[in-house]
Amino acid sequence: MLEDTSLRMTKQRQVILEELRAVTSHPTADDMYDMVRRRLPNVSLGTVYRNLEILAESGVVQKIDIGGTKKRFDGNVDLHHHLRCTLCGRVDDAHIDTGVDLEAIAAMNTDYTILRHRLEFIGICPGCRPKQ
Amino acid sequence: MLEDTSLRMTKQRQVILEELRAVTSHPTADDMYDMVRRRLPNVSLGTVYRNLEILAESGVVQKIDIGGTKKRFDGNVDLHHHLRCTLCGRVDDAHIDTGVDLEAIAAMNTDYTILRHRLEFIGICPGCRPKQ
DNA sequence: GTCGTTGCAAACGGTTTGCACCGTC
DNA sequence: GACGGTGCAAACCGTTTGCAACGAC
Repeated sequence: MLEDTSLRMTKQRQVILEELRAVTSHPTADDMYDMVRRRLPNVSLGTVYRNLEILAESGVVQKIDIGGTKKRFDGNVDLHHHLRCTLCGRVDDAHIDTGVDLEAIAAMNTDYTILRHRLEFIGICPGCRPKQ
Repeated sequence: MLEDTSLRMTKQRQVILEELRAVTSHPTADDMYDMVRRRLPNVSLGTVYRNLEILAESGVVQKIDIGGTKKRFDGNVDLHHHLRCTLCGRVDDAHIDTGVDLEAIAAMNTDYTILRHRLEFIGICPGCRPKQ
């Protein structure tokens, strides 16, 4: 819950972190800009980008580089997979256990040194299903 | 091996398709531009983008929207997973069988209608391993 | 007081698009 | 001959960066 000691904690950085941790959605930098601006009307978009990058680098939050044009951020750093709705673009957490060690399988069947993996499901969210 | 009938086959479109099918790498639009320009020096980047988009939409090639800033294209439309090297950015096919039906697991444990999934491994390719 | 951080605006990189001409069907 | 495709260049959009002022430590 506490941050790394080396991070200087400015008002902007703190609000960005609080806002990101307050939601379970996976906001884009632009979403975050809107959220933060409600509390700090003069914050700049550059500051939001810079801080999200710094927080992600120090492991306090997660940058999820899922399909689509925009990067998204996640206050939950536990590793977990994601669900993306093709219709509305919404991204949810997928709390699933595949029961297999995918990285071990990949390590055995390829000549790469496997560092990590990303598993993403594309589908239709419950909110969009009625529409289609 | 043959294309959909509805596609008008211009020289540019044909060369783009041939060049993409001739490689097993996963070129970006810019890579494709270079490859095509060797045979059609006056081709424009816009044409390459337009045709890759059209070919992907009609299912003749695959647009792989893997992590990173640039989109990549794949002449192999069979579904398969990918390996990305963090050091050089190279993308290879991962010919692996996970042995489990990931989409079925996701369907059972989430409230999304699952359409497809994407599995990507991040690691270090054999070419880069000696360097690090 | 130092030095990392901010707001601003301009730059950037990848991709898309408007337009007039061209070539396939 | 019609109409989709092309080359060109400008526009676009998400993101990054240079800079001078600012504020946390």
